[in-house]
Amino acid sequence: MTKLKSDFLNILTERGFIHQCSDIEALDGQAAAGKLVAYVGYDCTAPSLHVGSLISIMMLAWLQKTGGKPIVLMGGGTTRVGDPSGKDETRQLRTVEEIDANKDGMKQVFSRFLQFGSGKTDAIMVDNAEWLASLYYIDFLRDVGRHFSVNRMLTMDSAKMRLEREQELSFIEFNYMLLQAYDFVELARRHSCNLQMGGSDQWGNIVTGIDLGRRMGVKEQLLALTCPLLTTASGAKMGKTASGAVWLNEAQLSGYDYWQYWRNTEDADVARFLKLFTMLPMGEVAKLAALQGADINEAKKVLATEATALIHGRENADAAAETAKKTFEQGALAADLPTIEIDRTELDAGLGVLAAFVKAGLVATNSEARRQIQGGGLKVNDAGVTSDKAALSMKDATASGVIKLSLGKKKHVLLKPV
RNA sequence: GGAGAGGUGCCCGAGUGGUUAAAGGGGACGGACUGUAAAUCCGUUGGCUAUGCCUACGCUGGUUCGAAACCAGCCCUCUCCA
Repeated sequence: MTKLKSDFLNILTERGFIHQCSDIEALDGQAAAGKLVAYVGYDCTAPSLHVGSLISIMMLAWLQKTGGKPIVLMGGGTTRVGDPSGKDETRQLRTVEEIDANKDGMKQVFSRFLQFGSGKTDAIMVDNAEWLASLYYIDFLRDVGRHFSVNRMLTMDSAKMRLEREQELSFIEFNYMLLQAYDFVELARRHSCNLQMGGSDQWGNIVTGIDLGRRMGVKEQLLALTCPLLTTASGAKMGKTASGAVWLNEAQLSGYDYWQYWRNTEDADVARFLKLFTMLPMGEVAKLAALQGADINEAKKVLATEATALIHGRENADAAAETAKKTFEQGALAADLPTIEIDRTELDAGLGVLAAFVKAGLVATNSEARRQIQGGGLKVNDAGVTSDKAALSMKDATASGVIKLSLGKKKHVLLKPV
């Protein structure tokens, strides 16, 4: 490969974002000339984005930093159909109301990463429901459908997988590919968009869009760029924690928990994640990546704080780091751990430990609390709970007026009498 | 429409009249070891006012002292044929 001349591709390459590209030289040229307008499409299947989408958001952010124009495409229309890629079962169809609500939830994250507006490199957000919802079937078949070969569609991974496993692929899902391809053409026409980015599982859909553009007379060359699908070094899918997915919205996952997610990164992933999920200069990354053994924890803290700062703001990130430091390193009681208020009269009456832990949300049921006690997993004010008959009262409140409940070593909640 | 196979706990999957709150695995949680890591090892993995009670093997009835298991009807999935 010849030397890349654009900042955009140099950065993406050295930080490990690139999996596949349809025409790297053409892309490099467009980027260097400041003519890149790129989009990433997001399904509206959940009320918030999660870390799985983060890598493509970072690509959009770098694009803007290096002089390109990012387009965030909300899949308000395509989500009504459902993408079969990478799923071996038909997804449940979502209602239109649900999709709209999800869309609103997802929007807030993007403003953290991208500058929106009407300037040349300002990001814009569009919803493909705009053009998909009002399509006429016959017209669509004539204008778009005739460019698609069913023979070839059947050989694409998303369809092939279903066929090989003899699992149903409904006609509605089979159409997803056409719609996504058409999105690309529509964006090219409306916004001079010339690049689509996405996870490597989107490759098939993206190049189909390029092909369609050519057949439908889009003058400009359309390009594809995909990033690797992320797993942790030990092979697990990214973005799952104890309490579910790692959401990007504060409402779904607090800044503190988000910080903790990154703090618990496996050693082997630290360097890779620093490059992908922070904007630290490469020199800095190299320095941190060189740390060995227990010292690598310092790198994890930087990773956690930098990654958290990107979406929750620097202040929240520092606060999370501080809370963690107090809780884990000094064993002190940090005031801004998650706090649950509790009625003082309830405490005076003697609140059973089981009920207290359930109330705090650390366990789901009394039985689970009992089991955790048996396994030595519950602590009140850092002292192990030995009996399920124990009760809490005002006497258990510490100097700062709260009772600290812990599940295992990492999860803590403060009970605050009011 | 016809013929066959199947629907079991978070998931996969055994069980084909009683000792079954249901083997085994995965996942998850807790413990030990560590560095808030990974790997490894150990434990737990339906609920409750708890030596008992309630709910649970697609749904509804039935047979039986006793059913996830046997019978009937229904619903759903898959395969083959039309």
